[in-house]
This record gives sequence, C-alpha cells and structure tokens, in this order.
Amino acid sequence: MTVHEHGRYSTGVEDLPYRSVPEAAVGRLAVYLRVLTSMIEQGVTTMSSEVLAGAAGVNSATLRKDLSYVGSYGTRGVGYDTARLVEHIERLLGLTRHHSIAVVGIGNLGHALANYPGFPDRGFPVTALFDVDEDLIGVPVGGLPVDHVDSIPAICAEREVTIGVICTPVPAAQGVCDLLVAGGVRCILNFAPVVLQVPDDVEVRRVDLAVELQILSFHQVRRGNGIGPVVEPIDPIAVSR
Amino acid sequence: MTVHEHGRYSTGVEDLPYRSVPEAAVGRLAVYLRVLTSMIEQGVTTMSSEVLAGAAGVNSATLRKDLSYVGSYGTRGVGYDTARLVEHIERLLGLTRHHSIAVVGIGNLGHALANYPGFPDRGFPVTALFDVDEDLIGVPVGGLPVDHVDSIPAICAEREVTIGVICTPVPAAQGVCDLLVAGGVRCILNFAPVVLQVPDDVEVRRVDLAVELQILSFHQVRRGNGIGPVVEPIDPIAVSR
DNA sequence: TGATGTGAACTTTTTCACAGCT
DNA sequence: AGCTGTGAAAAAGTTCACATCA
Repeated sequence: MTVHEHGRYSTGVEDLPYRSVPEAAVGRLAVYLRVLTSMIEQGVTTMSSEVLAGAAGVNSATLRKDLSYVGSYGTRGVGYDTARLVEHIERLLGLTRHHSIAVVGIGNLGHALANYPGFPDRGFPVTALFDVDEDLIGVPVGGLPVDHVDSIPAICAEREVTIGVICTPVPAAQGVCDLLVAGGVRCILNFAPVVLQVPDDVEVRRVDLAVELQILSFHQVRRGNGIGPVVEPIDPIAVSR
Repeated sequence: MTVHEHGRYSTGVEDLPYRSVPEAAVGRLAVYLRVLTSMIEQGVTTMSSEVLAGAAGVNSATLRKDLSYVGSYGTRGVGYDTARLVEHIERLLGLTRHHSIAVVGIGNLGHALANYPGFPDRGFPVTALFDVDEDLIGVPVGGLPVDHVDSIPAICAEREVTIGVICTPVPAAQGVCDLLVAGGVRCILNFAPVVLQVPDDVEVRRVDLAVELQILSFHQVRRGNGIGPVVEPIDPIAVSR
C-alpha cells in the first residue's frame, strides 16, 4: 500500500538490484550466512554447493537456486568464494544498514533475550528495554536500564529502533505493538501467542513456542513413536451426522 | 522418509483415521486451537470460518481446507461448534497423549523456558532439567532440580520424556542431542543455531532467533522503510560475468 | 574433469468459486 | 439466506538433469 520513496533502486535497469527473492529462500540464506561465517573462522575460503548444502541441511539444487537470487558468485568446477558470498548475502538481507532492537516485557523470556548474545553477535544490538512494572524501571538488565512502556514512542524514535521484540503477556501485546508502531518501528518479532493487527507497512514475525511443541507432538503421533497407543481412529459413526 | 499412507484415494470414501495432513496445515491448526480455546473461555460456542480465519490471520478458504483435514465438524449456514473442533484438533495433533519435556542448558534462555507458563498450560509439563555446570546441579529452577547432562539418557527414559529442548551453546548441542536420542527422545526443539544430525525417526525443529531478525531486516530493506539509506544497488558490471 | 547455473518437471500450498446443506 | 466443504485453477516452492564453463 504505502510506498516510501526514501531511496530507489537506481541501477538504470527499472528493476531491483537483486531479482525478487522467494520468501522461502530468505530464511535459508540467513542459515547459509551463519554456516559460511563459521567456516570462514575455520579458515575455509572455498566451498562447493554440495558441502554447504549438507551443512545447512538442504538439497544442493535448492542451495544453488537460492544463491542464484543473490547473484553468480560461484566458479564452475571449483565452488563458492566464502568471503565474497557472505558479503553479498549480508547486503541482500540488509545487514549492512544500521539495526537496533527494543525488547518489551522484561519477564523471564524478555530478560533472556535482553542478554541473548546471538543478537549483538549478529549485528542486532539491544538498545532499549521496556516494562510496566515500576520495580523494574531504572534497573539495569544486561547493562541497559529498563524504561516504562509509556516512553516507547519517544525512546524508539530517538534511538532509531528498527526492530521491536514483544515478550509481554498476551493481553498487553497489542497495546505495546501500537506503541512501537507509533515510535516508528516497522519490524516486530512477537513472542506473545496472539495475532497482532498492524498497518500494511509493518512486518510481524511470530515465534510461538507452544505451537512448535504441538507440531512435534503431531509428528510423533503420526510416526507411531514413543510410549502409549497411537491415535485411535475416529469412530466413523460418531463422525457422520 | 517414511511414507505412511493408510489407504488410497480410490472411491472418494476413505478409511483413514484422518486423511494425510499437509505440513503447512499442522502449524496453522495449532494456531486455530489457541484461538478457539481463548474464544471458548469467553463463552463463544459457534464460530464461522470467516471470523476464526480473521482471528488466526489466514484466508478463510485456507482455514476451511485445513479443518477439512480434521473432519467435517461445521454446520452449513451456521459455522463450527468451538468445543467439538477443539476436541478433534487436539486429537489430530496428538495432544491427548502424555507429553513430558526436558530442557537442556539452563542459561538465560533455558531458565526462561523452564519457567515458561505456556508449556504446562498447553499440556507440556517440564519434568527434567540438565546442565554441565556443577554449581547448578541440584539447584531447583522452577521447582525442579537441575541434573547433570551425563544422566540425560537414564532420566529421560525413566521419566518418559517425549520432547527435548536444547538451549546449550552451539558446541555442546550435537552431543546433548545424541544423549537425548539415547534416552529415547524422538522430538527435539533446538534453539542452538546449528543443524543437528539425527536418525530418520527423530524430528527436529529449530528456532533461530537471529535468523528471524535477519528475515525482518530483509523485508524492511525491501520495503524501503526506516532510517538511513536504502541498500546501495549492486554494480551491474560486477554482477554480470 | 568437476561444479555451477538454470530451464523444465514435479510437488506442495494457496486461492477461487460454487455446489450443496442447514 | 448463509456458510461449509471441496474440486479445480493458480501460485509458490523444490528437485531433476544437463548444458556450460573454469
């Protein structure tokens, strides 16, 4: 709906600098990036699609197609230059721009995320913490003092927060979300098990831990693993009406 | 991959307990379940596909198709009986059988998950905690004492743990995973950003928080939102070869 | 020779649209 | 009249297989 023209892709070609990337490929590219980074640390300078695909847990054809959305940085008969690939995946994922995270809801989970080393390690520094609990306000968590949720719009705008992480209880989540949006935050990672209503230009990703367990439960039963009887078939007579 | 088709699509009438459920539908069914449960608490006894789909954030045709995998429990012209639907989704997801969780790695995140109310609330009691840190062994976390990771196989077997949650640092994750598998655990929720190697009959789901942020980052850049310059276009000369 | 890059085939998932029931 | 249930169409995603090139 809303198209912001802060900058455009002025390649001379009317299209994007990268061809459009399928949604499914984006998540995998982030995984390749991690594998590559770790390989580079071990001194690996070249990798074949077969090896990288194995390490990332995907089919090698899928990997090659995914990388083709980034560009052609492989050498036939040799493989990919790891450093070069990292550089281009990072650019594609927008990791070359400044990011800054706010965590809202400093309970057990929020506390853990405020201290999660994977965020700053991956270029996402946590720069603001919020809660409603007066006893928490001003208390430093991971070196950063907690502010009141009422100050979300002002502080997020001031600190140029780009991603909001919601770890509040369900009833508070939508309100907090609205405050983040008011503060200019356009990306939200939501741990509250509720579907948030947001404007079209805001992207929400939900991480629902109970849902993950339920999916695992389904597969276990389907497979007939574990203790106890496998699912009893539904009585066809009870089903029909 | 094991194919477990109980029957074939021949005459239009099948003898399956449930027809085979697409992977994508399973996750959504878990979401519908939560919405329904919350609606029932508010006294709602009937819902239309349109309303339920709205609350779950999906298209109503998708919802109806998903529910058709569970069976036909709607009434035309009226909608779905919420209680009945909950009952059948729970059965399909295997939530009627006993589940029991072990959390391995009692750092910040493990601590938070050991206390996460959403697990027991959703029928997944945490019944074992493990770590390597001698200072933690025996210390109760959320009322449950921490055991040493070496005792994972024995304790998991004894307590009939069905799901293992891995919150260890990356280097420890694969070893812990092997111990869980040795203890008879066939479902693993992995928070360590590494691809685990497991036997074919073990199901792993990975939750990678940094990947979630990177996906959000991608969308923000694509949209041209936020502060700062949009991605610099790649030099077309460098792209072509 | 050996590995990439990709069109084509295939599979899965989503959406449409409407027949059929209540 | 209104809403479900589902075939059929469309879209998205995955895998194959091989031409291509270092």
